[in-house]
Amino acid sequence: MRIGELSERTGTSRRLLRYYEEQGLIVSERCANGYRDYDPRFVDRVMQIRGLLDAGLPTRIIKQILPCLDKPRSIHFPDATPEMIATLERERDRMTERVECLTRNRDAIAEYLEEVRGGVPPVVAAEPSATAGPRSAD
Amino acid sequence: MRIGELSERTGTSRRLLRYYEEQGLIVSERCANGYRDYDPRFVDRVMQIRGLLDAGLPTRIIKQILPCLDKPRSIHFPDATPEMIATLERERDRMTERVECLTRNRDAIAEYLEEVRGGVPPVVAAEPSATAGPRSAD
DNA sequence: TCAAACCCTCACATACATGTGAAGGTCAAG
DNA sequence: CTTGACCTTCACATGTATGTGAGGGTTTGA
Repeated sequence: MRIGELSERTGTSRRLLRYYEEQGLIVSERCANGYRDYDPRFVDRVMQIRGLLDAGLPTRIIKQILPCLDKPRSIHFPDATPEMIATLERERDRMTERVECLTRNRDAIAEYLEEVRGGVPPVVAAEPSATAGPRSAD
Repeated sequence: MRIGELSERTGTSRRLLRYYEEQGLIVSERCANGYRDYDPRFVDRVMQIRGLLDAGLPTRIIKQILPCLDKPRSIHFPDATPEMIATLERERDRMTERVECLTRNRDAIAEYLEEVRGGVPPVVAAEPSATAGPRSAD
């Protein structure tokens, strides 16, 4: 597929797709006329990249970890240098920290939301009318 | 405590602490001489902010969700506007997505690491020597 | 009293992910 | 053949989180 289709199917601007290619996160074949030509598996790839970017990883790191995540590995065992291993371990641990931080705060938000809606409004709103949320009118 | 101590105890530059204050994420008392004076509970607060920033949340969003996470809520139920509720729900869901993305990729990294070190090198490396590092030239 | 170690504000700089637009090539349909 | 919808590269702009440093006040200890 060409860049326009990949852009539509991933919700990513063409500009960004070219930027990801420039950063070495994706690659593209070229048609005879110079147009980029993408394998359909890049749809998933791009969405994975976007997710990791959104979760705070910089392209430099994403570029390093991506080849280790493919089913048929693009980086094989003999290619793994000790520094590479160390980087992966560090990033794995950082990702775990992020997960813990996000989970903690998300749960706190969820708890607040439960209190604020379904919960007992403590001092105001004495009317149990059919407003506010998941509880349908009873 | 003054800004230097808070900086040391959170691993955050003074510049950043002032920036977080400018963005409304933290507040400070002022001593008679104009120096910032922080309550010790800001150590945790700042580390929470750093974690969320590192996980991809912008200060604008962090500022909105922070007051809902305190034990004695700084935002109470009647203060919660419908837009505020909607924002919190949206961010809660985005955080869940981030957690899922991070978990997925972290587990894939962990799996790769297990394969590359303890695992059986599948097609190359017929020598079970005690190195486990990058195989020297064959 | 002087120096060192704090603190202040303000301003400019940088890295990164992203937007926008110009100048131009390709291709298909009218 | 022309128009419109694609594509190309290149370059400049922007927002956000950060670094760095200048110019200057305060406090403490030798």
